[in-house]
Amino acid sequence: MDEKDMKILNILMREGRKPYTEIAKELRTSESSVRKRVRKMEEEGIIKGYNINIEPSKIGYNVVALTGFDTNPEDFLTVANKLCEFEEVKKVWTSTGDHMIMTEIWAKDGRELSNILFNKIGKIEGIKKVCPAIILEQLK
Amino acid sequence: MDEKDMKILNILMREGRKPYTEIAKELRTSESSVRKRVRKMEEEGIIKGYNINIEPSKIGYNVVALTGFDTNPEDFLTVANKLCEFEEVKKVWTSTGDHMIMTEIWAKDGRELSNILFNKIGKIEGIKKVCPAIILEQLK
DNA sequence: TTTGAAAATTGGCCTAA
DNA sequence: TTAGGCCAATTTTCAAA
Repeated sequence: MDEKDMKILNILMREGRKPYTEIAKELRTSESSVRKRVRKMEEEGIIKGYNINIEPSKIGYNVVALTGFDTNPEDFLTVANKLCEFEEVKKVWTSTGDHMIMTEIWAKDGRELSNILFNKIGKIEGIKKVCPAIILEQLK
Repeated sequence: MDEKDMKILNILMREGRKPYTEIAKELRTSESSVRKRVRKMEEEGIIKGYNINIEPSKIGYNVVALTGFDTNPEDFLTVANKLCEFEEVKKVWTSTGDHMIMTEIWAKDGRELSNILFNKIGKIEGIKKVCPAIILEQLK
């Protein structure tokens, strides 16, 4: 990890599909240099993968909620892993603070969110509290 | 948006740099079909962009915090926009629930997080409360 | 870093539904 | 009118020197 690697990461964070040749041009270096650095960062686990940024509302997911969960301490890991299995649960973090588990959940509408939270997920053994915060807008 | 578009999105969500030819092979369709569908979804704003997934700890960011902010109602938008300007603030959402603004903040260590939260950001006019929750692990 | 071959992307044009 | 097939030119990727 040097300055050049960092610059490559910064470019890829915004333009994840940019060709290595163009990145190379921007950094005034060769394509093979960029490509080999990227490969290395992939192998080292610095780059975990490549994603797309989707506008959820445009594919029918009109409600996105950051949802915190509290569990019995003994069920904590089981619950966290179960949450990962739901297709609607896009992200799962374990964290300190108000809630032991934080998630990002996509739903078609409020009715579906409610169904996911309180019927599908809420029934998982060990969950003590569900705290959804609906996202109004993603600014960054 | 039909079933095929959805399948393409699902593939790109996990493998954002996968060549169209390979996506086509996987869906048993042609490269031009995939390419034209992707272009269309880009133009329609369904696909907002392409990113990489970085392991923050591997590039020296050992502390990632989901941080909620509360503001005076009249300063709400100004604060939210100011937060976007910080390089360390990777994501900004406005939301309902416990906090009006939620963010994801990357820091080298606890000391730096503290500095960001209470010196740099905390000084923004209108912020009433700062609620950081440190991420222990991202499971999904 | 350079080089050359293989692969992928692109744009245009065409047909069919 | 729109999705997709096809082809040819260009660009990108990749591995070996």
